Amino acid sequence: MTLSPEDEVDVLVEAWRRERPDLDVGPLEVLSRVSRLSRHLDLARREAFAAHDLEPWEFDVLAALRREGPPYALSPGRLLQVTLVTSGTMTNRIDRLAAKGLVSRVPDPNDGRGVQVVLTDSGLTGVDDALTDLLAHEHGILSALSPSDRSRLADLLRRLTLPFDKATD
Amino acid sequence: MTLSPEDEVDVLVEAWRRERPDLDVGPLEVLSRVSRLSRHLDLARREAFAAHDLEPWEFDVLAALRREGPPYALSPGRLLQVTLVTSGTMTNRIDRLAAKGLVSRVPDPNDGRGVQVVLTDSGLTGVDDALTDLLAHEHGILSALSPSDRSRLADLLRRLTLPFDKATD
DNA sequence: CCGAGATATCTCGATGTCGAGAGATCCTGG
DNA sequence: CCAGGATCTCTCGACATCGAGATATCTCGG
Repeated sequence: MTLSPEDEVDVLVEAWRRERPDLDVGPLEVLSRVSRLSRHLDLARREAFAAHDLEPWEFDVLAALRREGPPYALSPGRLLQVTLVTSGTMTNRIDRLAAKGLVSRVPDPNDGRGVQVVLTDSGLTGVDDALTDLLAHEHGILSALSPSDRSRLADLLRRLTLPFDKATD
Repeated sequence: MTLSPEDEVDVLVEAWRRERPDLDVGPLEVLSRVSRLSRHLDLARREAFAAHDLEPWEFDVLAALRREGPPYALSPGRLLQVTLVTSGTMTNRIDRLAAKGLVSRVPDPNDGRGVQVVLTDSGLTGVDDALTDLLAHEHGILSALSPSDRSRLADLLRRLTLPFDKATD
């Protein structure tokens, strides 16, 4: 009945079924794999960025600015919504990115309380180069799947995340 | 050609295509969703465990011991392999779990350098109750998919993680 | 039995994050 | 024009983690 385990999650699920036969541990088959894969992706990202002297958190902030298009500016408040970190963390991140010369802080002309975080030239080229490498890495990871499997997977994942995205409008 | 965006990743991918039309950002469709879903799962886990006064990291350690079956014991070294944290972190975790009375440290009879971390009675019931709640939560998250979609998704994810599991033997 | 190297665990300083609260500025009704 | 509340950013102390190094013990060849 039980196939021989192929990956670490199979082993984990098997152990739970043995120890807690009263529970339906089926959800772990999907969700545990999502968590583990995410962990591996973090490591792969860290590797891809190391060549550009960027930490993953640095890329997250720079990429958010880059996606805006010219003039590559956002307020700290918008940045923390996009990157899902707290305000104290974002202040700290901006400080360090500014110290590295990748962004600069300019006062918001329309709001005396506010600040705009702007990508510098070296920030722009840094994030562009890092993205190119990242996509090459990720393309390699996805080569295990055919194009149609990839879009099938993307679709299934979208259906799982949709309720979360809606909740945090 | 481009459908209207359904989730946050659709928005993100659209922005990149506009700003970097030279790149194939297809991999983000899958991998960005994996990362985001993982983040949401972490929050859901935290919620499910809060009712049992457990942090996610506490559950991780207790669950590893629980899966072993009686006598629910592992060395710190094995625990850090299973939970993918470093030795300093594991020492700290065991200290705090022991202070809460959920595990106890006993010297390894066969190795004077070694220690065995053992689940206490309250650790055992705590992790069992928390797992029950966690699975209920996760079952709800997965209710967006039919049983056959779930196994299709599990299979696609397994094919993606397999190279990573093999690499870290 | 000894000593060298391997192994298990713990120590400790550096780092990144959280989150409540402070301070400054904006907005709106009266 | 003003007072009170909302909003924006930053400050700061607590906390969890990392990772290199310290310490104790084991193993095995000679």
